[in-house]
Amino acid sequence: MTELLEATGIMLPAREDMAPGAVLLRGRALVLEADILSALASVTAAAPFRHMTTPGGYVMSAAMTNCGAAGWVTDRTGYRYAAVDPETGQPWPAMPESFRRLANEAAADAGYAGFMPDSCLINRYLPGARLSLHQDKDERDFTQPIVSVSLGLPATFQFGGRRRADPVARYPLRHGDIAVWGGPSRLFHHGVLAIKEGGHARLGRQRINLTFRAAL
DNA sequence: TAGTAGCG
DNA sequence: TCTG
Repeated sequence: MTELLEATGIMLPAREDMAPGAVLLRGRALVLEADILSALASVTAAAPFRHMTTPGGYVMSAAMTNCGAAGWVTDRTGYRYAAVDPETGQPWPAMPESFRRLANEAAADAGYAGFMPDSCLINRYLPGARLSLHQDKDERDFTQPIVSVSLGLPATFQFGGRRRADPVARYPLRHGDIAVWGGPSRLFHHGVLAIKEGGHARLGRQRINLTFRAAL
């Protein structure tokens, strides 16, 4: 089944399977776009983007912040979820209702009813920024899926397998697309290739990704 | 290995 | 693009 996406004029499947339990929902975030973008501005004003350092000592090219009860952070000590923003010592901003709703409904569309995220990691990619192949494995309950919302500049998503050496497929991600993975693919490796130079009508020269998780 | 560098 |  395909449908015409008006913004691009390109014929794309509305729904694309990446792996068992993993699906791409094309344009799924556009229904709540205005609410999401205004909530995003509020969150990032309260908890500004910052470049975190990995345990290996490298500064990540994507800038990050969080909202919700728990925020994903990394420093030389390791990866973890933290209740407070290490930059301010204050709790992360509350997860906006529009965020929670979008994640819950997208998860349900993908076959994961009842998803209740307590964490939203917000990544900002300027052209050149990337995220190398990794697993999301810092959460407590791997029965809960991951919901990843793409906004702004397009990106190439890499989706591999349980082992890092497993073959990796590539999927173009555009503004409004939502990737959901869980079940058999919950711990599959994934990443984002370097963002190409460009500009987006509403978000400008950046890609924003919202990653929703049940972390606690 | 949520990273970069370097080779062919 | 691949290896590591």
